[in-house]
Amino acid sequence: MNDPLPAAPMPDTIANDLALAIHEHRLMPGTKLSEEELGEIYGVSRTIIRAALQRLAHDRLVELKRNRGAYVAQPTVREAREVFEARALLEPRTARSAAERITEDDLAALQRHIDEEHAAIDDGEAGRALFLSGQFHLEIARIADQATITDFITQLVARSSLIIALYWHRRGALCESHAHHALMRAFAERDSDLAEELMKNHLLDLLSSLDLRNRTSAPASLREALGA
Amino acid sequence: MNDPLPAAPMPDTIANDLALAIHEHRLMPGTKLSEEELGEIYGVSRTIIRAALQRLAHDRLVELKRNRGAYVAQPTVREAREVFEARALLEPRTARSAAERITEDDLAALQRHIDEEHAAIDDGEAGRALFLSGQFHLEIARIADQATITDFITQLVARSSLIIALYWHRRGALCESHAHHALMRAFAERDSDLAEELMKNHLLDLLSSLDLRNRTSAPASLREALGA
DNA sequence: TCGATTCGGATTGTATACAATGTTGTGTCG
DNA sequence: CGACACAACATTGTATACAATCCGAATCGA
Repeated sequence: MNDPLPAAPMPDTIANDLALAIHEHRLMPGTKLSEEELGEIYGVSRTIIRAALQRLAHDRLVELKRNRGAYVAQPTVREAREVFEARALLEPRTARSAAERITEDDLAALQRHIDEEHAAIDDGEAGRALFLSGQFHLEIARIADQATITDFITQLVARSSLIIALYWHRRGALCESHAHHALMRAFAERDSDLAEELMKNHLLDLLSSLDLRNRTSAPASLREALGA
Repeated sequence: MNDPLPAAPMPDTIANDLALAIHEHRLMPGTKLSEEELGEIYGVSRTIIRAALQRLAHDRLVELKRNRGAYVAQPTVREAREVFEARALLEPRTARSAAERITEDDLAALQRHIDEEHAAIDDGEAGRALFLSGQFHLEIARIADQATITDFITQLVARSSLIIALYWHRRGALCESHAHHALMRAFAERDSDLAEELMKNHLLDLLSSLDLRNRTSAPASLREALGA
């Protein structure tokens, strides 16, 4: 009845908050994450901030330069390719598993996700739309019921967001949403072959929508991005 | 003694040392990792130890129980299955890639690895043999030249070591070595199809050599395991 | 005797203080 | 005028002190 928050450990809370900001492109690659500044923003000491930054560094969302501070990661072209290679290896098979074991409740949850995604796009909230688009992939992994693989995909999706921030060149924001719709239909019909194939192509489309030749970075203000 | 190391960051050094101890089964699943005790052993403050433990926790090698301390992780049966599912998804394809791009130098390095493995087995150093066996898989991933996937396999191999500690039954340590030999031959002949197939079967053999019904734990002393 | 309760010790969680390192601006020398 | 050297500053790295929490044992009561 009480306790709205069961007191989640502070470092994880902050790490998740920062991860969300990165995912939604409020924090852009290269942005410096000063420990003291973050401490002031969240009202905690650097101890907590450091733990959070360490966690993000382990997920490769943040780069920790010794004695020089933490920065939002800037994946190289090579890393970008590797991330999508890994996704191409993991996600199609995961989509197949998901299609084989998906329940009506899962389908409803997926549909809600897609609806939210549309709402965000209609509201012009590009960052949130991007985040939800990633969550769609995670939801599929969750349905496949393989926690370990889901963890990996979580990391890959998060890094993809950074990659998109650096290398995406405008070429149809719609394909995302259409591809998700098509996947949704495959799931609804329990067509695992189709789901696997659609996911594979979806990832290839995503990769081909990137310009992996030069980066187009653009650092941002810290306090502003976090709205605190 | 001397101090020849170019001062690698302490937390990582300690984390690696602990990871090695876990990998070699000197630290068994369930062993409590007291911050103060570790601090005394390594001659650093709890700050460093906490950072190391956090890193290991993120790799799922240790479990962090809030307000109750860190323990060497005890993967459940479910986690064990998931880890090998993930390996079955990643490693055969990685072995294929490795076979396609392996160089003479790589082959020599792999052979040295196998030789070391044999030496350890002959010397009765079971823990070290197990570690080297894992390193063999990592070496293959490294040859495939996909850092991201290699990172994942690193985690999975480390966790496999915990799983073996808990669920291993068939005492035949030889099958490992034979399978690695066969893989080695496939690599030498650049037979990528064979390499993929051999890796797939190798992992299945590994999985079938586990008894995933009940665990057989056995905690150990901390100072003794770390030999300090 | 058995159970619940409370007090004590031990361990972890967090904040703060200090040391080490990297950066930047300034001044001098060539 | 430019380049190097040095010094002051800012930021991170580490240690320590204190607070919060948990576990267990002893005590009290039924």
